[in-house]
Formats: sequence, C-alpha cells, structure tokens
Amino acid sequence: MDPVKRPTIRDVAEAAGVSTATVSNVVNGHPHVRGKTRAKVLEAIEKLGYRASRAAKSLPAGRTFLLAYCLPADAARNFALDVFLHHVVSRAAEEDLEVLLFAQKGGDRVRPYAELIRRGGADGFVLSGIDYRDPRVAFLQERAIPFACFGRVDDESVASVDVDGASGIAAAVNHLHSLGHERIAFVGWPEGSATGDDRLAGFVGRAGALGLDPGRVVRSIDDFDLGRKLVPALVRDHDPTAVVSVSDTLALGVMAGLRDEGLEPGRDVAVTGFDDIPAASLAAPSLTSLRQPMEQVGALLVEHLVARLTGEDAPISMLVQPDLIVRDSTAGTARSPARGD
Amino acid sequence: MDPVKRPTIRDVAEAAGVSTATVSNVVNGHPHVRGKTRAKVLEAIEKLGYRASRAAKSLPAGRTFLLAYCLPADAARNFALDVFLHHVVSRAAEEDLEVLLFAQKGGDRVRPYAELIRRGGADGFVLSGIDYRDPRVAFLQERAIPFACFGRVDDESVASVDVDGASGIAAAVNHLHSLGHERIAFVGWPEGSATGDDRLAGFVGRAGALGLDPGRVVRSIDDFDLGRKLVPALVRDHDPTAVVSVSDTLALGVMAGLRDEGLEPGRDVAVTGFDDIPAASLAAPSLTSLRQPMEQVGALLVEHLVARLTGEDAPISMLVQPDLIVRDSTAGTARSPARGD
DNA sequence: AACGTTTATTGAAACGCTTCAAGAAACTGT
DNA sequence: ACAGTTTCTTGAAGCGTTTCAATAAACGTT
Repeated sequence: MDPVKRPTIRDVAEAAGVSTATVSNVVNGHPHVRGKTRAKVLEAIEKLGYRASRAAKSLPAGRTFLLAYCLPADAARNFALDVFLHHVVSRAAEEDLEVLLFAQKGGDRVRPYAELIRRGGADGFVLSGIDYRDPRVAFLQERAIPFACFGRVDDESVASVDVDGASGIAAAVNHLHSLGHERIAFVGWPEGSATGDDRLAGFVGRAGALGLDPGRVVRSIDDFDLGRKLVPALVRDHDPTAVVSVSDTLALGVMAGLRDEGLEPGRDVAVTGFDDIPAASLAAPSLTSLRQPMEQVGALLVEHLVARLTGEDAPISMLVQPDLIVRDSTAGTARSPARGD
Repeated sequence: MDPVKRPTIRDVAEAAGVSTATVSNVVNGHPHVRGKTRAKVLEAIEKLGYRASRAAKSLPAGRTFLLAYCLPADAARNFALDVFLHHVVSRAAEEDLEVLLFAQKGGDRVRPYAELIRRGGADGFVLSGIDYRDPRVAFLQERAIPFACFGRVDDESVASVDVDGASGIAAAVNHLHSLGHERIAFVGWPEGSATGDDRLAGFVGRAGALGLDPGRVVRSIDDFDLGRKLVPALVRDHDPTAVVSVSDTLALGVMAGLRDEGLEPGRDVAVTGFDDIPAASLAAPSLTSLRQPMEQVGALLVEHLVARLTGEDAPISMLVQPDLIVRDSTAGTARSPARGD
C-alpha cells in the first residue's frame, strides 16, 4: 500500500562506496570527479533507479525548478490552450523544469500570482492573454520576478513573444488579392486591444499597398452571433467579395451571416479567420485561417525564462510568423458578387 | 533584482516571540495553542505576509502537495481540456494542492509517469483518455500510487468518474422523439471503445423502448471528413429525419454531408452531437449537443484523490449526467424527409 | 500553599539534497 | 624517496519545515 520507497542519495553513496557529496557531484556534472569514481556512482544510480527528489533539491537551491502558468479565467476559446501548454511543458522538460498550473479565484487577476510567490511556489511565470497595461506585468516587474509573456506588451523592457498579426493579415489579403478579389473588407475588434489593432494595421497597410480601399472596416467584439448580425450592414455598405476577419470566431459568425443573406461563403464571398481554432476545420466550408506557431512560441518563452534564471541576458521581444492555412472558404477565384454592381 | 526575500517561519516565530514549533502548530491548526498565543502568531504572520514554502513542507512531510496530470499527446480535440483543467486546478486549490503538468515524450505512455514517480514528483495523478486495459492504470495500481481516472475503466477497483453516455444519448433520442422524429439514425465509433460502446447502448436501448428501429446505425472513426462522407450511404440506407451522433466532430461532419446532399441540417434533418466542444456553438446551424459536467468531474476526481491521500476510503466509480444543450440543429419539429417515402 | 493534572510551549532531530572548507590521494620534478 | 602541486573526495553545516519527547505553565484540589 505504501506508494513506493524511493532510493535516496545516501543509498546510492553507500552502494557505490563513496560519500553523498560525490554522488551529488556526479549527478550535477561537476568537474573533478575521476572517471573510475564517476563510473561506480553511475552504475549504482542505474541499479537503484535513483532520481533526485525535486523537493529536496529545492530547499538548499532556493529554487523550485518549476515554471507556473495561470489558466485564463474565461476558458480562452480563442487560442489552442492545449497545444500551447503542450509545447511549453515539453520544452520546459528539456530544461529539467516542470510546469505548475494555477487558476484565478475571484476577479483579482494579480492575487493568485501574489499568493504563489509568497509561498515561493515557482521560479518563473508564463503569461498569456496580455492586455494593454496588464496589471500582472507591472506586479511581476516590480518584484523582479522572471516572467515571459505570450502577447504584446507595451513596455519594451518586458520579455514577450507575439504572433505577427499584421503580417499574417497581410498574407491573407495577398492571398485573396491573388485570387482576383478587389473588394476586400475587414472585420475587426473594437479599438484598444494590442492584438486587434495590430491585425487591423496589417489589413490597412496591405490593402493600401495593393491599391485597394483600406476603409472597408467593420468592428465587433469577439462573438459568433455579433459577427453573424453585422453581415447585412457589411454587405450593404461595402458589398465585399472577400472578408478578412480578425478572429475565427468572428469569421465563423460572418459565414453564418452570409448564408443568412443568401450568399454561400467560399463561393460567393471568400472568408478568412485568424487563430486556426479547432472549429475552423470543422466548419462547412472549412475556414481559411492563420495558425499561430505554438511550438515556436512555447519554446521561445521557456528559453527566455531559462536564460533569465541562469543569469544570462535573454532576448526580449520576439515576433513569430503565423502560417496561412488555405481551406475551402477561399477555395474559388473571385466571382461577381451575388448582388450585381 | 533579487526575486523577493520571503519571510521564513523563523522570522514569524521571532516576531511573535515564540518558537517555530508553535508557529507551525498555529499554521496547521493543531489543538493546544492558547488563544492569546495564536493571536500573536497570526498577527505576526499577517504582518510579515508569511506563507509556508511548499518545498520546505514537502521534505519532512514526505509528500509534495502536488497532483499531476499528463497532457494528452494528440491535443485531444474531443473534450474541453481547458475547462477540465480549470476545474481540477480550482478544486485542488481548495484542498491546498497544486497541479503539476507533464507530457509524453515518445510513444511510451507509461514512461513519463514512471519518471515523475521516481523523482517523487507528485502525490497523486489525474488521468484522462482512458482505454480498455490502459497500461497506465495497471502501472499505477501495481505501485499503489493514488490516481483517479476521467473515463471508464474495466477494473471495478479503480477510481473513476465517467459521463453517463448511454443516458445522455437516450436524452437526445427522447428529445428528437418528442419533436416527432420516427426515423432516427445513430452515427457511432467503431466497436471497441468503452465510451463509444456505452453511447451506442444508450441509443439502442432508448430507440427500442420507444418502439423505433434501433438498427439504424453507421460507424466511423472520429473525423469530420469521414462523417461527411458517410452521409450519402446513411441517407440511402436509412432515410433518417434525425441523426444522433456519438461526438460533435462526427455530427459536424454529418451536417456538412447533409448539406452536400441538398438537405438542410436542422430543417430537413435534425442532428445532435456529444461533448459540446466549442465548435458546436460556432456552427451554423448551431449544434444540439450533450455537455459533460466538467466542474463535477474535476471536483469528484480531486475529492477522490484527497480522500485516498488522507487515508479515508474513497468512493470508487462515479457516473455523472451530461446536459442536453438544445440548439438550432434540432430546432424544428420533424418534417417529411426531402426524399418522400 | 503545596500537590497532582491537564494543557501549552519548546528544543532539537529529521527530511534529502548541495556546498564548501579541509583533508587525502595522486602526480610532479628533483 | 621527498617536498611541492594539483586533483579528487569527504565531513558537516544548512536550506525551511514538521514532529515528538520533554519541559513549563496553568489549573483545580485539598
């Protein structure tokens, strides 16, 4: 019934006929251990299946060998949390770090971090879902606690990795333009989110550069039904042959709205999204979208933290490129819109 | 630059003018501490913002105060991982436990667990994505390590929480029947998965009980495109007015397939899914589905583990009921099928 | 006021590891 | 073979907690 008795460093030392200090030196790859001694120790370790306990290591080391991540309160439907976590965890494992999960309790976004820190719960933090002037950023920075953000931070001295939304949207515009679309509209978020503003800038910039009207812009908060309901006005005002959306949620809403109007998405009007959420490939027609390179993001965040923790100076702001995943919602070439012009 | 100096139990003891043993007694709510002493200590704790370090607690306690969860390798698109984790983490926090995340490396499903255990990395495990004869279950059971499974386990002595798939599907059949549907088909997974077989049983049982033909069954692995492609045969063989699907992924595929056939899902043919993945509410028409009560599942798993860890005998197999979320894919009453009979 | 009881507090060891000053062993060169 | 170097190994202290035997304080009795 007893959950397994694990061997301690003492057991190994005894088995190898050396002191615990020597075992420790071998395990941590210190120099000045003779080949023969090292071999004896390694053999004993192997035989006993010894692994140093994290708890016991933490105490003298003054670190926990843990990275912490706070789950977003509103089960963030908007990015592939599972994929993100997977890559963070995997990369962390390579550095002999494990990942601790915690969660918000009430409305206070900073509190859980404070609590964890007070109990010395982790060596560093990974943040996502960053706002303009995010209070967590200020909090951690003040206390000089290592952290790295997935998302854009207005402060240049904060470590962050973000997806190049402008460039991604520009790629979507290019793609549509090369299919012959001339009247391309953009469905964005309300002004004031770093991510949303960046993606909009990509649209305006690229549309302008291609000689298209960059003014065909409509805004809505990130909601399927609102996306659906803005379509009539969008069609009336801009009569687009293609719609570039700031998110998949809105794009899917737009597709539904187009169908309500008697327009078949992918055939009559092309639609693109952003984030490549699972629902994008489960829609009919499947949604062309921009996939965030989560593996890269996760790895960069962890690498930054490791660098910080080991005292090296770490790279700061990094921008990674999303991939355009072309699917059926932009399958055909531009046609005359359902309503003649 | 130094990541904050945290007060230790000694600092508190000194500030309160007592010994560290007394502080420990207060913190852990032991009896035999006089009110006055307790007050002094609590005040000191408050003033200094003291929290016991997990690492330091672990060592003498021989436990880590950590629950571990292994991320599924194939970013399990089929259940709301984020929601699940959120509830597990929240419930664990109430018990003063935190959640450690780890991940598979290669193909070996057991290895990561073995590694974690060797380093004494966690007090217990939460598993999901359980197979028939899951090797992880055998492994943990052999070593008498506390664990609890989300999913059905063939071994009665293993702690598990599962969603009552049969009853969920029965509810969907009832719902459709009450709308007047008589020719209801079931799209299931291939034989041999505990979850899939259970859900199918719910269909067969309920359809039979209602005097409907329980033989209208088609099977496919869980894939959108395969679901889409099986529709022609489904329509030809069974001419259903409603389709109950074993999963949302397949249901969404079926909806796309129906549309390919010129049938409008939700109007000509009703469709239901299972799991209530995010895509279900982002589809047009939105998909009627069965929501797994993740909060309950997460809480039960954690409660079981806590009971195991504190030596109480814990409840074993638990079945929780999914909720039928009615949406537009079953909005209307049954009509004559597109193809007369 | 002195006694036995019960209740409250404490000193010190222990948990498994790292680290560092200090000692032992292995090499030099003579 | 010996002192002087350099390379290896170790004993013991310490990390922040808990725990338990032992001591001290408070309480009721007489």
